[in-house]
Amino acid sequence: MRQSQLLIPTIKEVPADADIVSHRLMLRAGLIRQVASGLYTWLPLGLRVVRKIEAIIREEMDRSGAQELSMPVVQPAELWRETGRWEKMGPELARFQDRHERDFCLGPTHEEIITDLFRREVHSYRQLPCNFYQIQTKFRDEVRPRFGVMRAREFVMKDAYSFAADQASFDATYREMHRCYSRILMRMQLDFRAVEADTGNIGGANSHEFHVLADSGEDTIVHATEGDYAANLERAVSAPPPPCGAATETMREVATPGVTTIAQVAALLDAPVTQCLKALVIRGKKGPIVIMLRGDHELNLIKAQKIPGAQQPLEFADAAEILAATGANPGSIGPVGLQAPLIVDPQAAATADFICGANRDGHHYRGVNWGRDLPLADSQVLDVRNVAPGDPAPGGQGELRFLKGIEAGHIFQLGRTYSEAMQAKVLDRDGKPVTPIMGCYGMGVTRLVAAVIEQHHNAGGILWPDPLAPFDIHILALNYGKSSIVREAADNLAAQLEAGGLATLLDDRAERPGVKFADADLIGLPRRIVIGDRGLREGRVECRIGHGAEMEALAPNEAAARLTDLQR
RNA sequence: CGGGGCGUAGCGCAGUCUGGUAGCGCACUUGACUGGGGGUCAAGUGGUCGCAGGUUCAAAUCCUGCCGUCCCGACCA
Repeated sequence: MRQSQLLIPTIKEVPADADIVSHRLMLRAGLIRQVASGLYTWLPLGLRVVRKIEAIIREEMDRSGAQELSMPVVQPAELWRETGRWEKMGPELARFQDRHERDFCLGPTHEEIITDLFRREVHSYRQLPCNFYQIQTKFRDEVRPRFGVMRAREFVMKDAYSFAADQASFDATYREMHRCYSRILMRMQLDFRAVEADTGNIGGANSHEFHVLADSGEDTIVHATEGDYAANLERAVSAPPPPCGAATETMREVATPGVTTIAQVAALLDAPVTQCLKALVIRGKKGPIVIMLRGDHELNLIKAQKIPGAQQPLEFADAAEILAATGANPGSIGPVGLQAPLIVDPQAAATADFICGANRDGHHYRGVNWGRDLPLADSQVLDVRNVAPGDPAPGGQGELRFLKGIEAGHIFQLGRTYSEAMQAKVLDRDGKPVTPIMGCYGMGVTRLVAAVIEQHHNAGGILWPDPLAPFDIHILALNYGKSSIVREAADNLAAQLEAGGLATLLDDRAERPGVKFADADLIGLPRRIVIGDRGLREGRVECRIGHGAEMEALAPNEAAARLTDLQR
């Protein structure tokens, strides 16, 4: 393809709005243009990459036995009302009415549609297990679109939905999808981790996220230095703490005027932060709930949300509520003599001789011990904190480390949530109706384009991995417009390569060499041939195969042969 | 939704504080030179200064409201 005929609007100056490297490079290399917040046009070059990724996903999904179909973007409200999600979803679900004033939404996901199809068309256990997928545009009116196509409102997703008659059969499909996702990301040459995750809005029991590692990632993932434990920070746990040490101090109240933060308390009393416990107060359905954490730890909002009796969604109590419930202002709250319900993180429960607020402004207790100075029931001890780097890993092997990741895929064990709500049933061997167990499997196609660039770039531009490059070869024809020998050699070579099945981008523009080189670096095709008068006088073109490779001088036919051979 | 920033030519920005002829770089057009890493010179094209009100003899500039967009926090592929 001739570059002069393709819209590849590369730009030198970085748009000020773009913050992360993939977003900048996608704009600079002419892959995308923004239309509105979270909405993008895919230009020819960008779209070719999307198609490459789709092709890999399609191949691997097909290999795993899934069948492709395509569901509508526009979905009727009735189906969403059946599962209760029409009410539950909130403003992220884009709703509208048709001319007959019937309610519709733009599909953010397709559990309702596929389950509706399933209940109409599948009636026998003999047809199970089955797994349907589509690659399609989704719309989610995100609270905050950001980082270009990384978090867009309209995006392309591969979504799959499986149905199984029994748990063992479901598990086999789930494991196969886990492997399938790994294969896809490996083929894309991505450094990734599969981690245990929280299921969020979709619901269900277990899930795994597939994270592409990148410092710009929005998620924190936790992994063990030994063994294969890995989880999203929202869900990660550490090994249980050693049993609480014996009390060595007596409990006493100390004056701490004006001291309200853990750092101040620790400094004033000359004690390690780990010896101090901090209190957080959330709203419960029947009044405030006090949570005790070790001073150096932080609350995990997802875990805290699951505290029995906690308000949904999680909210913190304000100063007035705290004062009413404890008799003190924030900064002086503690568990001793507390009337409000109390939840204690295991690490806090395993701290002896601790320091805490005295529920009296300007006062703390030190030398406090659970059991001796205040009661603590097992039911009150609940893991509600974020693990920290260096914590012992669960299972006792190694310690926990943190990484930043981009969530590229998420697979869910849905159980019977949707099949039950929508009355999907098949008859089993004995002729009895059974409700199938479902799974769903998402992968962000357009997000993956950005994720790949995050991992594959240098100062000059993108470095596409071979399987994803928008073209196989970039031919830079220097002085194409004026030199007939360059033109002839370039045209011949391009035709030869195309005939050999290689997608070729021929830079035939009337640009100076420097511009062509700079643009080629930006666009980042892995194979490059430079054709100029200088080389042609010796009967040579220059050929670079692979991003790091050296330029080699070869005869045009030789270069063509080499490249077409590689293709086989 | 809460907090902050920004809206001036296609892009990147200056001008706004202190009101008085709308500017610079890149890009684009034409010509000449140049021709292996974003080249040089010359001549051009292009702007209701986000929108609506207000203050003023006079508003890009001051005031009010709205809209858009980006960044930071709770959600997600």
